[in-house]
Amino acid sequence: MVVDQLRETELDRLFQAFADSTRRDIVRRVTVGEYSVSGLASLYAMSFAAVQKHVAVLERASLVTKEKRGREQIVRGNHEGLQKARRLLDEYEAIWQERVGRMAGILAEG
Amino acid sequence: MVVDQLRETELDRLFQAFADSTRRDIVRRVTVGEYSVSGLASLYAMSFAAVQKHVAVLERASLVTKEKRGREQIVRGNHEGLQKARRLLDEYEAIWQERVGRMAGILAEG
DNA sequence: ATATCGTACAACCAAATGGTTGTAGATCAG
DNA sequence: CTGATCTACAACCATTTGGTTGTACGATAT
Repeated sequence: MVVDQLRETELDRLFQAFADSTRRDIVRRVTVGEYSVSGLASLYAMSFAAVQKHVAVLERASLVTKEKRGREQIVRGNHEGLQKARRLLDEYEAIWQERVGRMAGILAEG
Repeated sequence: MVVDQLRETELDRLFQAFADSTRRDIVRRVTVGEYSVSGLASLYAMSFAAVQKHVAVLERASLVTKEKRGREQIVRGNHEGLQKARRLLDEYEAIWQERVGRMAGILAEG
């Protein structure tokens, strides 16, 4: 197999990152505005360290970036990752539509 | 918070299901054609039971359905789950585009 | 009738996940 | 300088995940 190992693990990380509601919320927020890690942490009923880990997961998945500003670390949304995930689902959708087309064709023949 | 707990865990399962390359491959295949569980199992370098578990994960996420036919269990793609995941990413994309619009507006003003 | 096939499911295991607390280093405010 | 704030990171813990093997049972083929 070994289709495209790099891309595959990249996608693993992307979808894994989306598979948690706290992380999805973080992505939404940092897309709209600017947040420091502690700014984000104050929003959730969990420890600072836990939020820090969530941000790290998102960063590894290329869904956010961090930039140091003074003693703060500013988290921002990164469109790149989002696009990749979206493109994959678009592919799947296309496969499905193609199949639906074939089915329709078969029905038309019969 | 408790935004919409049901939908949130549903999305957790959906993205979690996509976060594995074997499962993504299974989804592609069963969208195009028909496979029994053992038919799928023969494609991968892992045990039947492992593939059975992957299919179960996909089923829980509403990405595939199973239907008994004789002694076989036929796995088919289920469009519903795919659409839900796709819709969420579309929402995120929309949020992003909105933000880009605002940025452009600010630049125009300044 | 018997052997084989496809499935289900339990038990087990190592590694990853999602959380915690605690410690320590920068940076900023008074 | 001192104290508070923001971050990083290690250590720990319970649960989940992704895999295994083994057993059991209905459906099928010979």
